[in-house]
Amino acid sequence: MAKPKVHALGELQLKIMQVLWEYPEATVAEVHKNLSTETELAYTTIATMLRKMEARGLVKYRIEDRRFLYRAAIKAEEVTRKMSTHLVERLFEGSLADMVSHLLTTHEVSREELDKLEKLIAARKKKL
Amino acid sequence: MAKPKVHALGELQLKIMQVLWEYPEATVAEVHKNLSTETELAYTTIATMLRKMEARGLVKYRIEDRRFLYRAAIKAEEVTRKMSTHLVERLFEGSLADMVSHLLTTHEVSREELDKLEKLIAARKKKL
DNA sequence: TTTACGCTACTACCCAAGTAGTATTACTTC
DNA sequence: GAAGTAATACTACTTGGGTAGTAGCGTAAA
Repeated sequence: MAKPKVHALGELQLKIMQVLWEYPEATVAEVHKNLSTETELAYTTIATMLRKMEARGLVKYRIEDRRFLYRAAIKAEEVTRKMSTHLVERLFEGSLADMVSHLLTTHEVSREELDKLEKLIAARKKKL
Repeated sequence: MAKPKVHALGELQLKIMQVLWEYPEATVAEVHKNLSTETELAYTTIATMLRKMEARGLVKYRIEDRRFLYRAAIKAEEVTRKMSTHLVERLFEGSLADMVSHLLTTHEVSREELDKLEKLIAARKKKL
């Protein structure tokens, strides 16, 4: 159970994780309420999903006052990194530059964003 | 069938697409042979997968000499763009800069790559 | 003309994600 | 203490990806 395949989180699972990352702990009801889905999902759907995610090691829980208090068992940073790494590998054979290049050429980018990126790269260069 | 959910291609499906993008047309045997998977997959597995992908509108085929000649029905560029866009949306609420920033801070990047990116951004800026 | 071979067709699994209903349990409130 | 309420437990079903075996059918070779 120590190795959840974090790079392949499902759509709903990721959304649930994103709710959990905002709270130290959350009940099923709270997750359900804070979930941003197009169509309203049943309360029990979230409860079931959370149990499955617990089995997969993505979340943990403790019981208080007969209620489950869930919390994330993996860090947002880790998931984000694993997922983006996975994509870079699948699509660009691991070439970060190719990925960024693709993103820049296929998306709208504002001047502010470009400035931001320029600074980032400059800073990154200094470290070398 | 005109709208395959291109942003959510499975692992094997993507690999098959990547083979097909290299050829104008390919038989099942050719796809099977050129597939880069860790474990060897059965010939029929590829045949089945290709039929499923045909049903989903990802590939097309014509028959010649009793054999199926498959070809990609969607462009590599489209898949790449949709998949990366999808990820940017899921992870960074659509912020390209955040995505790139994340990639840069969590991965090793060579000086060459940084140079390449710098030029890319400069070129992008000029367009504005 | 029989046999072997190369293909596709058909069928059948397993698994994980997603979705949700019903049952049960325990606490709260009249 | 009966009834309502809120929570979890259990069960079930659908889809899609992935994996592959077996059947059947033409064509080519012996």
